[in-house]
Amino acid sequence: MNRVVLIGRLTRDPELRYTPNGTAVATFTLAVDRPFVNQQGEREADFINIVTWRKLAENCAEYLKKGSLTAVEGRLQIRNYENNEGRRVYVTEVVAENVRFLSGTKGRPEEESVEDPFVADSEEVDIDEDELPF
Amino acid sequence: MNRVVLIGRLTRDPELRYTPNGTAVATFTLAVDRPFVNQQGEREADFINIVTWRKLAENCAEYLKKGSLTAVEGRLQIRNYENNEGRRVYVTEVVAENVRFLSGTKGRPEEESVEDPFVADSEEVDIDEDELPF
Amino acid sequence: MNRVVLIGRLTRDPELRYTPNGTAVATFTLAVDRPFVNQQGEREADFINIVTWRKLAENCAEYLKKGSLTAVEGRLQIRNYENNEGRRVYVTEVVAENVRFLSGTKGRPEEESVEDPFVADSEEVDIDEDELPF
Amino acid sequence: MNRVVLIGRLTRDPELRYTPNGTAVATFTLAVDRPFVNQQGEREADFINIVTWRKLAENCAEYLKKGSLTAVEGRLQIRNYENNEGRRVYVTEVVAENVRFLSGTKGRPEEESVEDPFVADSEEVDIDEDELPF
DNA sequence: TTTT
DNA sequence: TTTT
Repeated sequence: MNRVVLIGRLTRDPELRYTPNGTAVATFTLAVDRPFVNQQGEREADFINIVTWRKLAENCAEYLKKGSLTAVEGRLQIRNYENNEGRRVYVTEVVAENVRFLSGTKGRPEEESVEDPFVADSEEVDIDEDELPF
Repeated sequence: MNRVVLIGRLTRDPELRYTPNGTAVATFTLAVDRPFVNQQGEREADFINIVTWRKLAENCAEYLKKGSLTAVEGRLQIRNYENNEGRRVYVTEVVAENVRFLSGTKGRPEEESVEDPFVADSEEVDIDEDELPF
Repeated sequence: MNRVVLIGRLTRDPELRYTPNGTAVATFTLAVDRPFVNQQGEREADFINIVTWRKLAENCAEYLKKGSLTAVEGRLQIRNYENNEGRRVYVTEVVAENVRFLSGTKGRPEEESVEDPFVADSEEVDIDEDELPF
Repeated sequence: MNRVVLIGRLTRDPELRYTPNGTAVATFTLAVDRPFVNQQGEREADFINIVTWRKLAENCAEYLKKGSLTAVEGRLQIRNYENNEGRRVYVTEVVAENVRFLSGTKGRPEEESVEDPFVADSEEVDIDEDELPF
């Protein structure tokens, strides 16, 4: 079991890319406020990387933008790859399975829910991480 | 909002340390199976770092060990610090607020639930990350 | 372990009451959209009862109103009592521990997060359900 | 958004039934310990109804039994129907989308995870609640 | 490297 | 109506 629910704001517009075999991938970062203030009395945030796939990726790219308030539900994943200096790099991200647009979207009626229609689709196993565009 | 629920097994015994002002901190890594198999037909796992504080840390150190099946509930946090080469390092971890021992514990009756009695305690803001022992 | 996260809208203004010994309790109902449409092509909703205690109850009563978009995190509880006809009645409700006001609040800057400062407080065991005002 | 995660024990063996058009449905009740003790110093539990569909229902019926320790992830639903006295009855239940067998199962290696392969399947909208066998 |  |  591996479940994550976050509410926060996009730190920049989503980036939409495609894998070599044409699958859409959108990535963005959510600023999620911490539940307390630090020793300087400031509220800090965690900056959490989100990845979405297929139709959900396209919807996110279409409707979300920097500053959009967004709820994300998904699974925590730690991906690792060898970078171009031959060093192993670990990337932590939340693979979103359900994204809810809460406010500050582009053009779309606010607060629409968008389910990923492929969330439990067996196609998910076919993504070869070596082919990822990021 | 920032909520994480995981079930997995410890990859090694927990490490218990203390901050300079005496607060207990336990860290361990959970291996959490992915919900699908990869292109080689193998089930991979994510290795997720867990941090617990105070009484909960001491309980985890006392009862958990390598291989313990464990449920963790908490908050996803991305901590960053400057390492000794002057480079900024980002550490992703789940700050556990509730840990349930499911099996394979040391000495304790299995499946006992342990709530962190300080979960929402304002004392939490007093931890100075520069003083962390890891 | 018992964790619930909901996003929905209040079906009416919250009701604020006090137990005989003065503890604040607020109740309201959230309409939470289902993730699919029914056979008539309509999107239905679940109407979920929420209970909050103490300072969080007072904040909810102060800032939420009918129609407010709200995220609730808490614990699912099934309370039962004997009604005045001597019949046992079961009430299912979510005991909120964290409520986030997303939009449509009264007077308050939107999207403020409100943590229940007593979430893990041992005082919670002192509430005698026979004394509940509802 | 509507997400529930529970860990508890079955109060009795699961019941497996079929809708008129042959879809498998399994129901059971989970006893989930409360995170505190009551005024008599006893730990109470909530008894939460779980519903599962299709292959997941058949797996639950096959491997779970009274007393099995089980983790359930799903969605909180309030179903209502008219009973045979013409009175509207409300049933609260968790529609499970992912069930993890933790211990005390029948015959199966413990702690196997079982994903519902139809979790986000559009077929889900085709279930006519008037045809439910319970 | 970050959002309001 | 409930489990360990």
